[in-house]
Amino acid sequence: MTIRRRNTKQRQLVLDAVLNNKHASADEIYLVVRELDDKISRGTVYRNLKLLVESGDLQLVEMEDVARYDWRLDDHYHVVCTNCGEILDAPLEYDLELDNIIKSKTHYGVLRHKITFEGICEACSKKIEDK
Amino acid sequence: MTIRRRNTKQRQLVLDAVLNNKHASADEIYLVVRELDDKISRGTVYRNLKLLVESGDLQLVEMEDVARYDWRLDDHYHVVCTNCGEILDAPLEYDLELDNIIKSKTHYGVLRHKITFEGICEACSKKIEDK
DNA sequence: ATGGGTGCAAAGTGTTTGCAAGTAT
DNA sequence: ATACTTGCAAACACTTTGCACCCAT
Repeated sequence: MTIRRRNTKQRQLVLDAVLNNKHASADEIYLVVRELDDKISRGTVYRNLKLLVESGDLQLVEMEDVARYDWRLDDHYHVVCTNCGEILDAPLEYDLELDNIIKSKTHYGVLRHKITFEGICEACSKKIEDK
Repeated sequence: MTIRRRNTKQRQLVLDAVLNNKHASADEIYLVVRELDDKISRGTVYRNLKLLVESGDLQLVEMEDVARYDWRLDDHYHVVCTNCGEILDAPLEYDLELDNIIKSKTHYGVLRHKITFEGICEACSKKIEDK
């Protein structure tokens, strides 16, 4: 007996907000949705984000401290600016071979891996130089 | 005017606890240290872990939700069991080339990257099969 | 009508911090 | 003696949850 999900306007608003805001955190999404429905609560946003990840409509991207949500569903890597926090999709193909290496060496049933590059974006580099 | 760090017994206890407990979380370290000094507070443990990372004596390894601490100071990758949470150092060399690729393609001042493999460890695989 | 969904507020985690007293140097 | 550290408790940020009412199916 699978749970039947309903299509509520709140759920749709949350999904749309993620589609229009790459790598947004739950709270950022809450603030965006709030503009369109000033009655929606944080709890509802958090609950729907979780449900949408479970149902495979969104991908959870755990960066540093906060949970972020992505509409890209394929495995891909990220580049984050350690100064301003900006997140970019990395221009690099997912390397399945790495999973195979780890699988054979550790005997883990390895499913996937995440790569996060940390650096300083151009804008921040300039700002820092100017000081 | 650099801050002069003191050698307190609490700081030493925290450092020793990390040295003896790979990938432990702050709270796990607190519990270990608590066995040796039942007066030490969580605040002191958290403060010292942060100081020890700043001074380069420990490395911070942000896994999923909680901060974990490592005495290995070189860049290396991790394998985590998504079932029991066990963390392993990945048997894989750090790939400097990846940083160079991203650096040239994104113009970020890329410093480093982290790779986290997610899978199921052997013990958990067996447990799951048995069901 | 039925049971999943919502708003609200309270409760939970993991971590940080203000403050007065304590202590390494 | 100086000023970094500690223990304690309150405060924080982010997320989850209990509950009574609501609404999509």
